[in-house]
Amino acid sequence: MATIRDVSKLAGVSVATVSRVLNRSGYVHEETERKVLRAIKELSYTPNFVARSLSNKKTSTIGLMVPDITNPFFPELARAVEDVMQLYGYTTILGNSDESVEKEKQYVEVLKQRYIDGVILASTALTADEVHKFGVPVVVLDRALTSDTIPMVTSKNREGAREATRFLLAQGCRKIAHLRGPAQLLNADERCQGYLDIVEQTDWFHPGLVVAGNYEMKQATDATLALLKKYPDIDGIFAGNDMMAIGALRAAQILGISIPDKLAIVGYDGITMGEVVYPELTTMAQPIYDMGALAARMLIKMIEKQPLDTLYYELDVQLIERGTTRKV
Amino acid sequence: MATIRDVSKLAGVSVATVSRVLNRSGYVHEETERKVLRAIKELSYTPNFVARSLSNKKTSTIGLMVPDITNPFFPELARAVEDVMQLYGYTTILGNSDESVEKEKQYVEVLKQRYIDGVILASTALTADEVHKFGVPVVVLDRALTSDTIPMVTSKNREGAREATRFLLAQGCRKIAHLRGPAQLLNADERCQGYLDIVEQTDWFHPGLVVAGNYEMKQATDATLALLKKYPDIDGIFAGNDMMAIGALRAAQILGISIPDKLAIVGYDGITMGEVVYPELTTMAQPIYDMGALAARMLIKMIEKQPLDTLYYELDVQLIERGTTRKV
DNA sequence: AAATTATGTGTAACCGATTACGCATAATGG
DNA sequence: CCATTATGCGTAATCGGTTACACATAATTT
Repeated sequence: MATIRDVSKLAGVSVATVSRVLNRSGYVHEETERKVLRAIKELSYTPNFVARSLSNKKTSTIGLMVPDITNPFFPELARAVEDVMQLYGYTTILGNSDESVEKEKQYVEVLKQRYIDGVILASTALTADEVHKFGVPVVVLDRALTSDTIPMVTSKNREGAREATRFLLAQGCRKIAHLRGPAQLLNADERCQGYLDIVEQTDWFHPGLVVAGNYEMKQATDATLALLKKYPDIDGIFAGNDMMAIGALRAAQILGISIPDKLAIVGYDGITMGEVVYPELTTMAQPIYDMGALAARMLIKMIEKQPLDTLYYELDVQLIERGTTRKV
Repeated sequence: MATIRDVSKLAGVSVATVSRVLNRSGYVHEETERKVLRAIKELSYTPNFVARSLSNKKTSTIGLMVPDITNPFFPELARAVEDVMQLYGYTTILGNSDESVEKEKQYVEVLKQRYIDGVILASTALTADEVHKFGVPVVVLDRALTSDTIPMVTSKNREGAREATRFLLAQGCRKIAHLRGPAQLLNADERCQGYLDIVEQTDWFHPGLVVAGNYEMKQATDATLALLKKYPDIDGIFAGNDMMAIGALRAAQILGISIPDKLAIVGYDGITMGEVVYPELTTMAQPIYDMGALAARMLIKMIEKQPLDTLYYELDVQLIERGTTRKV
């Protein structure tokens, strides 16, 4: 591999000059530039990023931390982040935290040693304080922290949940249950709250209609089986995420309950898997790709010290009507 | 951030000595080591990887190139690679190639500038020659190249396809169709060939039973719809991958054909999505995680210049019987 | 006891870029 | 016409590590 010194020798100039044409910094005579460019081409020289990073303290590399890339919500997010990063000349390091605070911190330490320029934390379990300590630009995705200084991107969980529940009501459902997500997650709380906003005052509502879950399918299937056994007159389910909605669908199929005639189901997320089940899942879709892309753009702005006009984005969600609810 | 010079000053030794205790290279007096360690702790010093990489020409970073992380086959692979890499102190950069040879080459160039230590190419479209030109250690995953010098990890496609087809036959199927993958992919050819090995000599076989596909669900649904219209007596389908199998399942559901009674379906891959559809998909499962982990370990060996005992691994596949075929 | 070998440590070059600083010369202004 | 300012380029320090080499002393061999 040729170095900048090889180029400078061949072109008969100093390394400073070569660096100047490389970075379009400072004055370079047109003639000289041509010579340098010719030398670069001849040696098929390409600058060494590591060396550059050392003096720059900038690696054009960011870290993307997800709980588990295997969880169907995250590949699309990761794709968006990677697309945008690549567009701006950044490279993306992927890390799986398995929801463990320790693993997450450890990973960020590793990344900092490597002079990473910034980090996107998707669904982090960290507190705002811990994030502050990182000392590198951070954008938090999907999960909100209680902080007004850390940039975040989420969707309108509460409002989306309300809308989803209202939709079930409008479909003629008379008893709607909610499969909620893990207790420690803010977005699960918000979605549950949105559901409650709509149904709490109805005459049929009682707390037994809210059942705990962990955002996973298997558990949702079991929970729904139990739920439907206990309250056979439930005719609508709003699940805190799509995987749980699919779990509920599975339970209905096991029990031979016809979907959507006897039971309507609405999920939340809009993951691709919803289109794979049959009937296809009606869901309150988050703009997953947009959320990832937005977070990526925000992070780049922060890295390049441009001002952010908004610190906290709550993107709109959209109901996608499919087979698990009746057409009106 | 403290540097090695800060540490050396505080400990009253030279930077060389600090480096020696850091890397356990060369002789260091026990007493001196203690002093250095104390200084390191006091300054909470952590070595700068970028600087280290510059003199080492080793970044402990590898690239993982997938066609599209959004394609459900790859997250599990990525997870395996990342797990193993992390275990060995490596960091994984993720890249999506969208099956484009150009994008792939370009990405590798970017990675090389960054002194990446090696690359795992999952489902690459590159030729062996092009891969050779990279000049960094490469392991190819999932797709075989015609080369006996590039390390590869795949599964026993042909044998697996045979077994899957035999299984359908044993289930009592009398007319089995095959949804094959893209023409340019070797693994699609091999799976198709495995199917043919079993059925070509039967009295019912004719070439119309092999239909072209692109490994995607939507297309498979359409193709199956047409296929079943044309040949209503088909009672078994072996699909080249799980997504297409799910597409076929969808077609059957649309036509109201009962699965598995009237039509049995077997896929190939063993992706998680197969457990999400109903009935759950019977599939010839590749050990996806193991394949990723193995490729990662091979790459690390290559990077660390240890000999590989085998260049070409063809892992065993395993039939997972689920709802789209009858229990025997 | 002399010759080796093992142990312990420091100096300074090096990895390959960026850039502050200095010094020319050319162009422009008053 | 002299003072500025703009243009053009090179020298050498710097980023933060690693390591070849040199040198000293201690432990073993012969």
